[in-house]
Amino acid sequence: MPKAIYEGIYRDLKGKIQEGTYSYQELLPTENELTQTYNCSRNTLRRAISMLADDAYVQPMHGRGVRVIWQREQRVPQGSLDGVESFDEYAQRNDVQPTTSVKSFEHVVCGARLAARTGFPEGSDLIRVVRVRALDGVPRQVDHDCFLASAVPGLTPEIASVSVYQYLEGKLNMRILTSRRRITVQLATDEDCSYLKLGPYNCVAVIESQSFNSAGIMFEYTQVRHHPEEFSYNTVSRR
Amino acid sequence: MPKAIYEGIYRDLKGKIQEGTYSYQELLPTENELTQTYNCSRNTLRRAISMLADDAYVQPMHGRGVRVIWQREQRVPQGSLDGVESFDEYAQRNDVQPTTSVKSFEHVVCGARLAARTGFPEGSDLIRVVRVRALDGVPRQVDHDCFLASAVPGLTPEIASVSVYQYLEGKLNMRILTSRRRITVQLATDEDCSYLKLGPYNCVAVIESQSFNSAGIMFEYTQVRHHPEEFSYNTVSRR
DNA sequence: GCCGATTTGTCCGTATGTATC
DNA sequence: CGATACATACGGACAAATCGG
Repeated sequence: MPKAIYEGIYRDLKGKIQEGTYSYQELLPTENELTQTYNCSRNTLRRAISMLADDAYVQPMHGRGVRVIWQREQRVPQGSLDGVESFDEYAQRNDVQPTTSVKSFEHVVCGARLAARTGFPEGSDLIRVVRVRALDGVPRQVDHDCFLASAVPGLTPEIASVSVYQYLEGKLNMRILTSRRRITVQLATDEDCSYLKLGPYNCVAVIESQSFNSAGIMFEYTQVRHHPEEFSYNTVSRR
Repeated sequence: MPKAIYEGIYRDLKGKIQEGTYSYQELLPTENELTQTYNCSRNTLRRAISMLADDAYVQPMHGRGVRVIWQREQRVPQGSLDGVESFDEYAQRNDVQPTTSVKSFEHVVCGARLAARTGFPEGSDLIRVVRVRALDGVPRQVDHDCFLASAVPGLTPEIASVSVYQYLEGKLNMRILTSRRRITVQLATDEDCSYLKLGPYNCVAVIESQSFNSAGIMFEYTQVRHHPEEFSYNTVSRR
């Protein structure tokens, strides 16, 4: 049971769109009708609709109605990252076996160069981790992580080899709420080549990301270098 | 003057964060205080705050306040796409000269393969355009566009060589409201190599995108193949 | 082209819940 | 425990876009 009413309505409508109760290019029932079926206020309903619009499931049209724009075939394909899904969640969703190999794990003090690149304040105490992550035994990505040491007490190489996020959420009760990302394409380094079997590719897809916890503290900077094959980043933009 | 009150507040707060009136890691004034300074309702103010949170400018903390997480140095760098910014808008923002060369322009009927790839219904009448776009004379990207012919009446190669979006917005009064995107990395084709001076790179960054107009009609599918150099896609994810 | 009905967009005031301090 | 501050929800009012007669 969802905590909030708007979230329950959001999920219900989303499910109904996915299963075809409301299909591509159709109009949803009007707000007045939906407030009656869900027995809620118009504001609450509109919040749910707005979330569906953010997901590119529907598009509200002033004075006309709300059109469904979600297409079944267009569903997020197998090889895709999106939102804040973790490597393990992704593996589980696609029913493949994730493995992680920790290549290095060290405490460092943030210098000027690292500060400029990561956004951490100079002089911060950081934990730097390099990991190679594979799916069904095939190396897919090289992770370069920097954690704010004070924010991840008790982090060990053993934990890093399983799932840092499970540790953060489970033990430390910390959640990623906001994450800024930059996606670029870079020439593969010798390190990339040694860890990933790049085949014909001489480039990797790079996602840099700064993550903020619920206290608004940036506790993680990550640079993930992906094998180009199967790499796909899906997103929605609206204005 | 912005149309809506919430938008004015949003812009004002955004500006104050950018100019340092409220700086990184500080708390904004409380909602009660801000409703007084802006003389608006709490709902309206919260809407503006929520938009700032979507931009990763602030992070609201339940019971504690709203923390600024925007960093000056972290501002969207020169070579970056984001949101629905067009090539020309991007060129103007970075003060470089955009040029476009139309390589092909043809009417086609959407076949099964194209339908599966683009999301257009099979049998649709489409206009297919290939363009090479350069900044200050340096070819940066190859655009493969498919427009729904019925949605872009009067589109000509001459218009395509300037700006399709100016035509759509100015003449046809059509706006992109929602756009679904997929970012991948692909081996450069012979065509890519002939148009772009890829240098050491043997890959391109590819952004595929489906665009919906204000009527909820998908009127455009685009595949833009970017030179990896200077390519950067910035985004925010929240949960 | 006008007008009224419908439908979404904006805004307000208020009440209550919940997390933090 | 009380005070503070953000989160959720309701109901009502009016504006703006659309559509049919």
